[in-house]
Amino acid sequence: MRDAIKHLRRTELIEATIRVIGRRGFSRTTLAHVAAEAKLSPGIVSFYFSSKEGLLHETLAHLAAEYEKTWTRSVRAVGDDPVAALDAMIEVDLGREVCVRGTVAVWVAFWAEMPGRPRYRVLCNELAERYFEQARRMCHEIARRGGYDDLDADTIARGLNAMIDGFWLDLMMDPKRFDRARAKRACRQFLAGVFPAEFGPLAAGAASGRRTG
Amino acid sequence: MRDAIKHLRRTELIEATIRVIGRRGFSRTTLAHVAAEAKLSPGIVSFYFSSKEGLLHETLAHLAAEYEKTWTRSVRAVGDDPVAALDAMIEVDLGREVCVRGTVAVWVAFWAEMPGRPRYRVLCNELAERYFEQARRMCHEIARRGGYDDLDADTIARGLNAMIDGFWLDLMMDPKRFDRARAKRACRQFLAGVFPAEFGPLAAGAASGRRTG
DNA sequence: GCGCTCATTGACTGATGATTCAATCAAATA
DNA sequence: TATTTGATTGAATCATCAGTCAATGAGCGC
Repeated sequence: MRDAIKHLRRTELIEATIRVIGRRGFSRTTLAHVAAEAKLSPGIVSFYFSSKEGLLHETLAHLAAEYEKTWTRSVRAVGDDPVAALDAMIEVDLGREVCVRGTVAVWVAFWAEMPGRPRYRVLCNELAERYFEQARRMCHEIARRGGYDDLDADTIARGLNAMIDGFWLDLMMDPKRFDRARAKRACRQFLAGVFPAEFGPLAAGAASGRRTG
Repeated sequence: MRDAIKHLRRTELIEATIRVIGRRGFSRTTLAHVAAEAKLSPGIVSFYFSSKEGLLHETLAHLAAEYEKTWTRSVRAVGDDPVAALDAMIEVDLGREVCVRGTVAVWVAFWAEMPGRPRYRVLCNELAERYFEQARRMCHEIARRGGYDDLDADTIARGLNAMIDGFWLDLMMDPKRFDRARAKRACRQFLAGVFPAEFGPLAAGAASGRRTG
């Protein structure tokens, strides 16, 4: 089972990296810290990764893959109802699994390093692009079905997107001022304003506060 | 005028630091780069600042002071109309003076370093607190005057705040996907949903697209 | 148990970059 | 002009880390 252990160590190191960046910030993350966090010797990192840069890049890729997996899973689970799907996006992004302080701090750390690092930029922007495309499609679909003719669905999708990211920042900067339920409520309030029939107080279906996540 | 030159050099170095972080990211910003950017010798930095850490801290303080200055100025300028004031906040935060890619990138860089750096944390959170307090007050006031009784003004303020921050991230990550006018529109759309009489399409006053900024 | 293979260790090396400081230079003053 | 004061330089020093590698150890087949 040689491949298995290889995979295990790599994952351990990547997860240690995430914890260390979350705790110390990007600029003060050293390989020694990562190795110690993973309870391995300092030399091991270059054995499993081409370089520190390689480890960091794979850490970001890992983070992105994990996030995209949970996110697409939840959206698929609700079938083809765009209202429920949009609601599911809010639920996932601000839910207990994804919206965790340490993890969010690492996302912000990578975002902050994007200037001058094409690889990070490409990875993050491609993910953001796929994510936005979904949100956009849902908003268009809701507008179409609901007969909201003169509504700019792109802008709504961007706005929702931005609000969610902003709440991630809140969580990262000061967990005391972040309130999961309130964050979700604000997002739904925004959607209620533009799609009253679907998300407003009189909406029959998905988007009222059923969930507690 | 010895004090004048002292002040000048310090400002030059701080502004060079901002440019370098904006271009290279936090983790790859060295004193040599900063000095070169300011067209000064490498040794000079320790002459004007206690250490690299000191320079960075003062850079953040400078950034915060500048931001708060322009922001409070604009809000004060509109008098005591809370609708106009809230609108002015959007206008400033997403306007040409404040919402500049390089500067925003530096903000994000400092945010990302907040874990494990109490000084940054305190500075950023105190600023955020003052800012939020304003937004909160305006929302409450609008709700009170407009007779929106069962409206959670705090959540609205948080939501607006988050959306603006999220748009800053958009600008930083990919200027192509950021659109100043659209960002403002999304913010106003959110407010229109919760305060229709003040920000909605039928609102008489301030919040329709007068400005072009 | 014996040897083989591969994972792991941790001391070492070299590079990078913060910091120091003696020497230089320029401006102000006498 | 000579002197003094303080700004500025850049080479030298020192610390920190990434990356290397010979030595060790653990598991596995014989």
